[in-house]
Amino acid sequence: MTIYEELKARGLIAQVTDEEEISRLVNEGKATFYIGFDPTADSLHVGHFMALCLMRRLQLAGNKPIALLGGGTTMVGDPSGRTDMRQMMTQEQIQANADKFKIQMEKFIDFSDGKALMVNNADWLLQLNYIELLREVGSCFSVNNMLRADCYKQRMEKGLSFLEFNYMIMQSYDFYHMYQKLGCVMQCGGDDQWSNILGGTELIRRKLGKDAYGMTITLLLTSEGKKMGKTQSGAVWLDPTKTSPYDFYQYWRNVGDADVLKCLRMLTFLPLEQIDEMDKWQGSQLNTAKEILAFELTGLVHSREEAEKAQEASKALFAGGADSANIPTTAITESDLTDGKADIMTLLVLSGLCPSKSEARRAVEQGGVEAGGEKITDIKMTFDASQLSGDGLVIRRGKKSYNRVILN
RNA sequence: GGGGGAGUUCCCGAGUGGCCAAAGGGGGCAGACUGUAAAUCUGUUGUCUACGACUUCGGUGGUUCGAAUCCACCUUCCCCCA
Repeated sequence: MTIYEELKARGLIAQVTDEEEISRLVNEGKATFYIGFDPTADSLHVGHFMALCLMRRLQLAGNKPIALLGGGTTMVGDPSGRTDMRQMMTQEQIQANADKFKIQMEKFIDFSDGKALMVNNADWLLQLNYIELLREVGSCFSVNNMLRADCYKQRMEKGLSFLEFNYMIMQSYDFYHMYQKLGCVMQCGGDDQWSNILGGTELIRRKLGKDAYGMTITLLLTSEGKKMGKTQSGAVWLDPTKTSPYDFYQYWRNVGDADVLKCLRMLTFLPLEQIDEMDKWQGSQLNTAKEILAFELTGLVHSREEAEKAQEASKALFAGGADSANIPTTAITESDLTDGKADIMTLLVLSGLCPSKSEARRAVEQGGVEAGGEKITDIKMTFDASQLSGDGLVIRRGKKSYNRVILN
């Protein structure tokens, strides 16, 4: 199976500018392509992960990826898929985020021996001169067409600032720049980037009379049409200090039945034959597929050891029995105790299982809290030092949230 | 630059002087049912030293016994005209 066929079979390809040319290019393994990442937060998330996986897949097929850090484009802010304007970020913030992105990316892509490149568009965008730019590329953009682009159309109701309107031009300029300097012939990105990518291929055609290509990845949506990788408390981050490997594992362990196979195909590197085999599984058997999904992804993003730990902890908590050494743990000190004791509400808050005492109280009153295997019904329940030291106290909130509190 | 409208608790959105911690919906959380799934039903959803107290309705002042509700100024956004 060719790499292009595989990408298609995995459901990764959303749109392409020229299927024949692109499949030829990537199958030959000679293409240089890029994907841009705007450092708008201090960690990559699942959406970025998909893009990085695509880079890796194409790299394994011999192609050369360019990871573009959007140090310049973030100064403008991409309006795609947003209903309101992004908060303006300072250059220092952007730089700090870009540094973190860089570290995380190096885990996924092999940058040794020029097998891949990492560049930052701040290096060329920030020094552009307004009038020069307008004369150089401004005439290649039709405002009429831009307004028809989906990403801007959505904003016509809520309002779109001129700053954001220029985002497409910046991104197009990136492609144009890298086409000339780095021989980059193709741009990939999330499906929401389609119009921005077309802006670039169009610019290259008009300025240079050359063909460049574009390809977008299917956005990972749940069967209900919501973006995957989002939880009530925000994105699922790749940074272990923002989303612990255990929580990361649990996120994938809990995907809906309807989404498991899709996730396995799109996100893991397991052979397609193996995944097709799982496709035959039914009902509760799918739980095994979910375990595989969670294990694979945790392994890719964190490490094999972390994946094993997370799996171990999950089994201990949900199936009982197994080693419970890897349950997420919170260490507390004497100063957290009152008269040598700690009450259940305080422990729930300290462990992060509940954000406030009011919520902790509610959880207990509604019968959703267990400690040390015992259901807690009294909000005044207290635990003394002996119950909290040693192996600590495992507290459960609801069905799926666990934390072990240990007194040091 | 001129005119009009709006800013309410996580989101949407009621509320136009006391009965408002603020309707309704969504989402979240918890319970039942289950397979750590989905669907469904029930409860809950500002904070706390918790049958009570405290802080919220873009911001700052003011009127009033009393303001999310009235007034002034500021601010942000939207719409129409240029």
